[in-house]
Amino acid sequence: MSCTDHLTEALRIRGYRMTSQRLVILQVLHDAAGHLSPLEVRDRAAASLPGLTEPTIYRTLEFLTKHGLALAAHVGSGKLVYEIARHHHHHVICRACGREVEIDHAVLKTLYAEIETFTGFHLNTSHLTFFGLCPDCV
Amino acid sequence: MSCTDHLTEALRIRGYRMTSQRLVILQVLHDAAGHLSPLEVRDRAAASLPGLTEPTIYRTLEFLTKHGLALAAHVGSGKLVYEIARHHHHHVICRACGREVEIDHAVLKTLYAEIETFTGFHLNTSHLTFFGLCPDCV
DNA sequence: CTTGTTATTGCAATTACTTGCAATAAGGAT
DNA sequence: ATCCTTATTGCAAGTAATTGCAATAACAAG
Repeated sequence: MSCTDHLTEALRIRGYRMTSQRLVILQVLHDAAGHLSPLEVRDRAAASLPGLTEPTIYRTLEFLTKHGLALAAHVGSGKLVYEIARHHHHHVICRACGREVEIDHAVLKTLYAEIETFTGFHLNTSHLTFFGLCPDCV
Repeated sequence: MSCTDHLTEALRIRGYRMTSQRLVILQVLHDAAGHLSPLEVRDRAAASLPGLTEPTIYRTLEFLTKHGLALAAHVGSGKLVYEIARHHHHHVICRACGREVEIDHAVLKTLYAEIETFTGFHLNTSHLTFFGLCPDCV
């Protein structure tokens, strides 16, 4: 059973459908080195599926994020970028040079526990971005 | 010396100017209970300053945020909302009912120190949003 | 394989946000 | 008080993101 079949099955069980659009977008995210903006996804996906439209790009990225197949991150000024969902992590970004470092979620475990105790909320882990200056830019 | 004069002075020292547009937008943020989207700011500011345009709203909010007079937060799906800058805090938001709780930054001090040690970055504190389910929605 | 149901897409129109540039006005200097 | 410099705004046009709805196509069932 291929990777694609697994994904298809996972969606179907929940009452959703696998489509060529979703597959292409997943493939684009999978092949990407880091984050992609929705329009970057559109441009890269256009090669495999020329008819793909913008509303579908946005809706699909939101769909994939909602169902745990993609991660959305707030990088810089208010726009969302996406990446394929792998291990759970966060980002530290340098405001000066844009350099990015990943922080494993394990580092935030304690904090999450504290916040849960303090607020009574049950946190479902977000994808956080911390900003600062990297060693080279200080 | 009024509060307004202080703000004016603070900007002037850095080579910027106080304008009626900036004052009105600051006033709107100050009077607001919580977060406001750029368009909510526009609507509320329109009463005091009818000529105010959208580009100015967006540019001013960005300007105020950059200079520490306003805070931008990512609430929900990728759109920025703003609030007047007061004490340094973060938010926990319930995905189900939208309820918000503030977390003082003091709670994150340890984590920030850990991340700084781990990455070598010097973090300038961001305005973070954690998502989860509140006690009523679990 | 064919059919039926309905999740998903594309289209068209709308709203949200951004950008370049000329006109305006804040605030320092005379 | 008037002038000068230039930060800031408004305008107009452009790009990005969203929405409603009819057409399409997954996929379950016969």
